[in-house]
Amino acid sequence: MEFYDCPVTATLEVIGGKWKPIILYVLMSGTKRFGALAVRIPNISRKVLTEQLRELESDGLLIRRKYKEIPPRVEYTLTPEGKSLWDVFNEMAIWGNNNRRIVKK
Amino acid sequence: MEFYDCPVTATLEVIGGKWKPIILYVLMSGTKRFGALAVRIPNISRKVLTEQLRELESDGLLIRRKYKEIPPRVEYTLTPEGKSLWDVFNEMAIWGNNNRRIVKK
DNA sequence: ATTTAGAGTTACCTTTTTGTTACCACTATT
DNA sequence: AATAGTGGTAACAAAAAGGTAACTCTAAAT
Repeated sequence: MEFYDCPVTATLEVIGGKWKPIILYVLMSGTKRFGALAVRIPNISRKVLTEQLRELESDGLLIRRKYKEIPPRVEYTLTPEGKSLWDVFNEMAIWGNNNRRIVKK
Repeated sequence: MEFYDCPVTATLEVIGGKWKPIILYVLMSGTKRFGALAVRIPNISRKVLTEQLRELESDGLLIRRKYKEIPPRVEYTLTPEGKSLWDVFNEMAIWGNNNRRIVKK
């Protein structure tokens, strides 16, 4: 872990990576169970999904709630900090849409 | 290369990575030579700087101008697309500043 | 003849990130 | 007794990203 003077680098540290944006985006629409996330994010392995969720949790962007039921139920919910990323995603989405020709194919 | 339905993922594909945000940020203040970039971005190796600049160029975010002089002179300038990332960086900077406690140390 | 300067390139290596496969725990149901 | 359902973990493999050191090219200066 390093210290970032640059708030942009800091932000990218937290939301970057191959899967975190999609995970956060899916959770923007509300609490989801582990299995529901896996279904809505095709091709992610359970291992990687678990890893990314744990990182997002320790970065304070979401909360993991485990219910003592059989079979087990685990729910993930964005914290206010997680939800506050909406504006950032929105700006990136605007840029991405305005520059579709730049997007790889 | 893959196709991204998600414009956020597409945007991160183009500006993500360890060095691209800083490179783009430095270029926001105007055209710079290779050596000037290297000085303003401490610890980046020449090889990686070259690689990242080539990628940004092929993504249409900047232009590389080479002058036939000895010793050689090469200048990098943001394209309008590159400059238009300003809003995205701005939003990330806001979030990063509002969430300093989340930033690693 | 050797050195210097700028902007690289090349070959090679290490670290980080992401993916694959198999397996576990616990209970209810068939 | 065997199987299904849920949310994982362990061990290993592959790919991507990043880093290091040495080398190139050319003209002018020492």
